[in-house]
Amino acid sequence: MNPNITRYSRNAHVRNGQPTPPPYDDKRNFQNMQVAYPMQSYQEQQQQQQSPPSQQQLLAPPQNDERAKRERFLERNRVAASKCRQKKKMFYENLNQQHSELEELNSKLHSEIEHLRGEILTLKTQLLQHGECGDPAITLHLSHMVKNITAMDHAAADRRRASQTMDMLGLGGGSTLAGTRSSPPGLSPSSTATASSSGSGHCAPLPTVSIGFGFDAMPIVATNTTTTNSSSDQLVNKTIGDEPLNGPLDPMPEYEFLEELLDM
Amino acid sequence: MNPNITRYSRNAHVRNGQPTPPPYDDKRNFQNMQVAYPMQSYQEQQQQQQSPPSQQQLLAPPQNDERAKRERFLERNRVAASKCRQKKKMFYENLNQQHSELEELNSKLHSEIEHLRGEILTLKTQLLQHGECGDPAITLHLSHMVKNITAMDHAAADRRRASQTMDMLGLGGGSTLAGTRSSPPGLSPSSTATASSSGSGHCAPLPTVSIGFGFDAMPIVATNTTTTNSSSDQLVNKTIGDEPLNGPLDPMPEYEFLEELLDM
DNA sequence: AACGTTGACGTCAGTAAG
DNA sequence: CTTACTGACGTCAACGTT
Repeated sequence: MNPNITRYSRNAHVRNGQPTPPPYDDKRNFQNMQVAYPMQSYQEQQQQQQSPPSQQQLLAPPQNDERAKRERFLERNRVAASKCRQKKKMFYENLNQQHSELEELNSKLHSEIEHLRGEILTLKTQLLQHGECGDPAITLHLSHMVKNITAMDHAAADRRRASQTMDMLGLGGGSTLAGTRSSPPGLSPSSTATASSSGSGHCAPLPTVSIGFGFDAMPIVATNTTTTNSSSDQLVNKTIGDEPLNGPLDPMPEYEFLEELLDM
Repeated sequence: MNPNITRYSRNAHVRNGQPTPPPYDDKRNFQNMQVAYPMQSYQEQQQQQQSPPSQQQLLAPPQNDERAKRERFLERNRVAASKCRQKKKMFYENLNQQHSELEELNSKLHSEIEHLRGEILTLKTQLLQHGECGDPAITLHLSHMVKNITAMDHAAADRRRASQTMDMLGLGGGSTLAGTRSSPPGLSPSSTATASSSGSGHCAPLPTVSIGFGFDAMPIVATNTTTTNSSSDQLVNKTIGDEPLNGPLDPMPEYEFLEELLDM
């Protein structure tokens, strides 16, 4: 009927490559949609008064059971659509919440790492002070020890460098992520929200491939990869807390002087 | 018209408290919707053949400019809707990707922390070995040093304990997060994705509070009804990254022996 | 085949910005 | 006032499941 023609024949331009409703622009231009689906003349079969004289009143009373059948189908589909929407909404609410929590956790982990590094610096410094204690045995011992430490530092530095590189690739700079995320596009006064605030966040993701879902549609999932590897779920691993706290202590240059010590 | 009546009068049962389309069940039960919006008789104004004899053919040719006006409105709204959907889709694609990346980063941070703790253990152990180096000056020095270290450990332990408590409150157990996220509900091979670009810009407001977004579904949730709660979803339970890796090293008991040293 | 699920669309209703 | 944006809905088409 009329609304359908306006609904479907038009607007082909805004279509951005959806997979779902494929043809439907070609077929079913006017009232030929009867073939597409077993029941679609549900409009009571009376809508030829467009402007040209009608030509098909004959199927006006198509078959009551046919109509009823379609009616039931639409009813069910309507409910299904509602359910689907609800489900999707829940899913993204969860995702959003998890995201916030992950960001928070992440900043805590960074703080923890910062703190541990500071602690290590302190310990190493103190250890070095024993290099001057005169005793040759101790000096020898320290020499070995320092070698070990230095080796570990190098390994750690390498590790750190590697992960920093990955961060660069990721979206630390913001290249990958176009949108900045703050809240989903629209915002409703619905509240809900956890009032969490904290948000801190920072920390950068890492490449990975990830998803591609739709919206009024959604998921896709893409790529084999992502799905599994990521882990996720309720981020159970929370562990660690630790406030930002104390010394800045540059993360990297800390132990370089130890290397010089190797010569002794 | 017919479709509308079936469309709106029915299905009130699956409604679970949406904010947006509020009344519309009360008003506009049949064909009284003409008042609601300036133009909505766009159905060509001919659909009274329901069953009762029609009563309003008079406005069949309403006003061509009125119709054109509505037509233009619909066109624009259609485009706007498409743009909005696209934007939302992009937003959630980003969110999803960031989530994956955050999870990965997180497991890396956990590994790093584990490693740093091991390093600290090693350093402290080595430091302790100097307690037996005979020299009284060194012994004295070590005494002070150990006090410092112990104090730091206590502080760290307190911090750790505190954060663990927080975690318990948080969602460690998984109480907060109902759904487990695995991938968005549905999955399609659609592709498309980036191509469009143009419109986006998807900003995102920043209410800080986050959440509470809509869907094509709605905000409130609640719904006692069966629909959503089922969780359904594919809950794959990905388990978290965070490889087990090297030394178990209990997080806490590591340095206790240092306390005993204080007595020396 | 009948059915559930879901991406995409067009529409309506409401809000906010111009 | 108009206009863009967006939450929600009903529908269609396709896919999956039974």
